[in-house]
Amino acid sequence: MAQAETVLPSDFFLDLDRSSPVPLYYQIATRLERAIRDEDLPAGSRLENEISLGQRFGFSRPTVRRAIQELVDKGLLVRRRGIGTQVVHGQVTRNVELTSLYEDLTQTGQGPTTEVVSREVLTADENAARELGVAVGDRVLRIVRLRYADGVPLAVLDNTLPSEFADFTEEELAERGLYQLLRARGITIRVAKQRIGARNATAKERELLALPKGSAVLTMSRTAFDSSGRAVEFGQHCYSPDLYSFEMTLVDK
Amino acid sequence: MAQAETVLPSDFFLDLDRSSPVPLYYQIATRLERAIRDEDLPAGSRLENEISLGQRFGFSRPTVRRAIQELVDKGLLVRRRGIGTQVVHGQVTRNVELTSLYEDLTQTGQGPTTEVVSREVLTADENAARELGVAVGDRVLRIVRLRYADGVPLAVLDNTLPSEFADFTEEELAERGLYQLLRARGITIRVAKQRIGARNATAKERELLALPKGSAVLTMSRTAFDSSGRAVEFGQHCYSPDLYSFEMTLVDK
DNA sequence: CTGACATCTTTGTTCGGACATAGTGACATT
DNA sequence: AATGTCACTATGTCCGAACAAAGATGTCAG
Repeated sequence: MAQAETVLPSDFFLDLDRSSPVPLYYQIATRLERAIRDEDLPAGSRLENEISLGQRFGFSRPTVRRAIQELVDKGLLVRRRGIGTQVVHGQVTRNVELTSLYEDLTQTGQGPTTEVVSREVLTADENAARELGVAVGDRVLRIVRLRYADGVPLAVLDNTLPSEFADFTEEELAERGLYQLLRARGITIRVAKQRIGARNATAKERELLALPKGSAVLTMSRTAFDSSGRAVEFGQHCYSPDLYSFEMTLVDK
Repeated sequence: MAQAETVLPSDFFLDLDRSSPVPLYYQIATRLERAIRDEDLPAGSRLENEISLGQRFGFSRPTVRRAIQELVDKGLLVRRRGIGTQVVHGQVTRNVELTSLYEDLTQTGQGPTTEVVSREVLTADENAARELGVAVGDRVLRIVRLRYADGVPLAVLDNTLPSEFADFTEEELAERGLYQLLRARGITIRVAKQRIGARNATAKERELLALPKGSAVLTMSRTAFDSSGRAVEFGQHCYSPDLYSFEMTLVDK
């Protein structure tokens, strides 16, 4: 059986602004995404085809395609040649994105607070030198922080940065997220490599996170690179297993 | 300091095939990716600009852009307006993709084997009904498998599927990966939602995975949808923490 | 009734062109 | 010496058009 085609009302794209600096394809994608999440475009329904959509609303086909592609990449739509474009699922979770835990918590409305457990400038060992691309013995900043969400200890964050950032103070680190501080210096993280695993908590971690003896922790180690390809930060994080998990939507390409 | 620009030799794209069904942009991207991984395009170097690249090798600019975009999405390249395109990092790990554990292991050359722990057809409880989009009380197939890599127990896989697949036999399940069996029936997984977490192993899991008392496990629960948006499979997996972890590369958009 | 074939629909790929925008650096002005 | 201006370069966005390929459907011969 062919799925029903949902026809968008002719005023659907009325409020978009062609003179805005926000790209047209992005404005279109945003409106479509909202319609999908509001189930104005129900799951399983077929979308009007690209050409008709473009003609009816006055967009070129490449622009319509690009907007649709954004939502395909997010896992909201699926395209099939000869068939059309269908809505997959309304409840797609936000992806694991290139954000810090601090930003994650802020966005979800849980007030993040930070306690600086230790902050020291030391010399890079072999591992730190390899990860950061500096020489063994170079000065690096190592900070261990305890991150709370709504007053509950959530994660232990152990990070190492190049000496350029050795002047980050305990006060700054307690008040702001690490990525926020880096951005304030004009450093933008563009690419990161990370690995998610599990192990048993150490005594120190149990103490900080108020976990029972023998408890598991969720671990994430990440190395982050800025836009010039330089390693800016690497760290090992561990999360209280009952309070945190990583969600993602995977899309077949 | 301006980064050095690497000029591709004029025979760089000589072996691509315009009559091949493999898209041109994809062939270009593949060759560029190999050059980056082989460090013929060293990390930090600038790529020749899009227009010149197109003219020199006879591609249109959209085609060149699309090829480059593939590698930007993979985290191998970074583009900056007014500056150019730079190579970020040669060692990017393969992403968490929409593959089954079985395929993962096959690709990395570790011989996967499977033991079917249990296989039963039962009626859907509330959770199964919600995840699969069927009615409570409908028949579903539930299978628990133990997956080995090179003879070592690696993961316990607990999956539930709609009644349509209730005829999967123990033999089939022991010999093939689940996604492989589904594909043989014409079902392709297109989108999946998953969550990665950690907890302590249950007694049963410790027994199956030969883990010590109190050991942690890495958990992954996934719901997979086919191209029509129907839920095809959901499951809870748990992995031996010392033997498995999830790696991914994140790219800022 | 069934299978082979043609046709239609819709997305996939590729081309060519135009203008906008953000860095960069040089030059002129204050 | 600091700052503003301008040209240059490279990517970002948008348009229009054409053909290819895949899936669905209808047609017709056997």
